[in-house]
Formats: sequence, structure tokens, C-alpha cells
Amino acid sequence: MVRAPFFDKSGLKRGAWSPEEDEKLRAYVLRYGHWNWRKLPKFAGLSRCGKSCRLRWMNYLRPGVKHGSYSQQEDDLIMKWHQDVGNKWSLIAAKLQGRTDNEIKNYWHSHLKKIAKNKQNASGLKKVASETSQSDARENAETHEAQVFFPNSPSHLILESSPLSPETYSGKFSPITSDSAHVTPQDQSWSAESFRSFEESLGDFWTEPFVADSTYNQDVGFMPLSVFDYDDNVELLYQVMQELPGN
DNA sequence: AAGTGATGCAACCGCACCCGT
DNA sequence: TACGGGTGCGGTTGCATCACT
Repeated sequence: MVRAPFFDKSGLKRGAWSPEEDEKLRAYVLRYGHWNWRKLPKFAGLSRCGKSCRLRWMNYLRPGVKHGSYSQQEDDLIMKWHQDVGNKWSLIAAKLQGRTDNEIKNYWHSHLKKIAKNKQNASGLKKVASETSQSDARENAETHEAQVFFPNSPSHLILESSPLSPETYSGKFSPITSDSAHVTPQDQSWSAESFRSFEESLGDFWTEPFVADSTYNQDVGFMPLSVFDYDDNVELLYQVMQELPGN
């Protein structure tokens, strides 16, 4: 299904992720946030490039990411939004909570594209959002996306790079930074309450100068730091993780 | 049972944008 | 203003699995 793991010329691991790598990345990002994707793998003890780590986190490990079959409602929404904005997968993903742009893109190419085509052929409608006429779709998107998706919001406050609102975000390096657009209502309550207590327990942890440690332990994750009473907080961390949708 | 083409999807690649200096 | 580093997005690829012959 996926690329077999291998090492490239520079010694970086490529291909499928192992459960151990997933656990390292998850533990690291939940603890430190993604302060710099390029440098992160080194400090997390991963032989991966930053891009690979980011992709893995965004598409698979990130809290709230849904996997599995799509409902009819989701199908309809994707097709509707694709008709509106074209191949703006990140925009569609932002609206379809819990799904990632990559997953939606794959799903479109493998399933919905055919369905949409059939529908268009059947209805005789003008082909607006064809995968082969991206320029049309882009033009359409540029003129309509802000109004269609977020009528009252400047686009730069909407997309994935957006910071969380004050209600759900208090730390500079929150582990859920940049995920606001994908957060479900359940996630939001989780973010607001669980993370607040989690972060409060850490004090100024997210704004403290970063101290590297790659001492990852299979059982407990990253080993304690002086600014972080790990024994006290790991339980809370797991509690928080247990509250995640799907756990 | 074996061969082969189709399918699904995780991961990679390249480019564009943003932001700090 | 120009430049460089970091990040995000959309398109593409690789390969395991499925379906069919």
C-alpha cells in the first residue's frame, strides 16, 4: 500500500512510518509543538526530513483526524464544495472537519470524480470543476472562496496557518497550532478545557527556551526536563489524549 | 493457483507564498 | 526592496491489495 521504508543518500529515512516513529513524533509534538519542522526531527530523534514529519503529523497523527469510510453527507459536501472552489483541497478540508486535504484529494480522485462526472453528464451542466480545467476552477475559487466559505473573514485568518482563537489557544507553541480550521466541536471543547488545564500545569512551558532531549523512552515518551514535571503531567497528557475523538 | 490489470492511499516532490531580516 | 528560510498546497508516484481471467 505504501512505499517500503528505505534510506536515501543523505541518510534520511523515507517511505512508510513505523509505529515507533509515529509514537516518537506524536509524543514530541504533543509536548513541544511543531516549533520548526525542519529541525524537529533531529530533536525528536527521528531520521526523517521535516517535511515528512509535518506530513505525517498533519495527515495521520494530528488529534481529530478521522479515518475510514465517508458518509453520504460527506460525499455530497465534497462534491458541492469542489464545484464551488475547485481543487482547493485545504479549503475543503477546513470545512469538512476531521478530514485532511490529502485524504479528500485521494478520495476525490478515486471515487467522487467519477460520480461527479456522471452527474454532470446526466444533467448536462457545464463542467465547472473538472480536474482537468484547474485554471477555471482557480479563477472561480479566487473570486468566490472567501464568500462561499467564510463570508465575514479575511482569508489570511482562515487557512491552515491561522492561529487559534484566544478561547482555544494560550501558548505560543501550542501543539494544536495551525489546526484550528480542522477542529471539530468536540475537539474545540477538548482544546479549550483539556489543553488549558494541561498548559496551565506546564506554566510557561511553551514559551520557555527549548531544551533539546532526544531521550525517548518506549514506555513514557520523552524523559523529564527540569521545567517539566513529567511524572505529574504524563498522566494528564494521556488523559488528554484519551479524550481525543476516536480514542 | 497463477498471472495481470485496476484500485486505493500514504508518502514524496516541486512550487508558491509568507515572514523576518 | 531584496533575499532567504520555513511552511503549506496541489499534483504525482510507488506499491500493496483487490478483482478478474
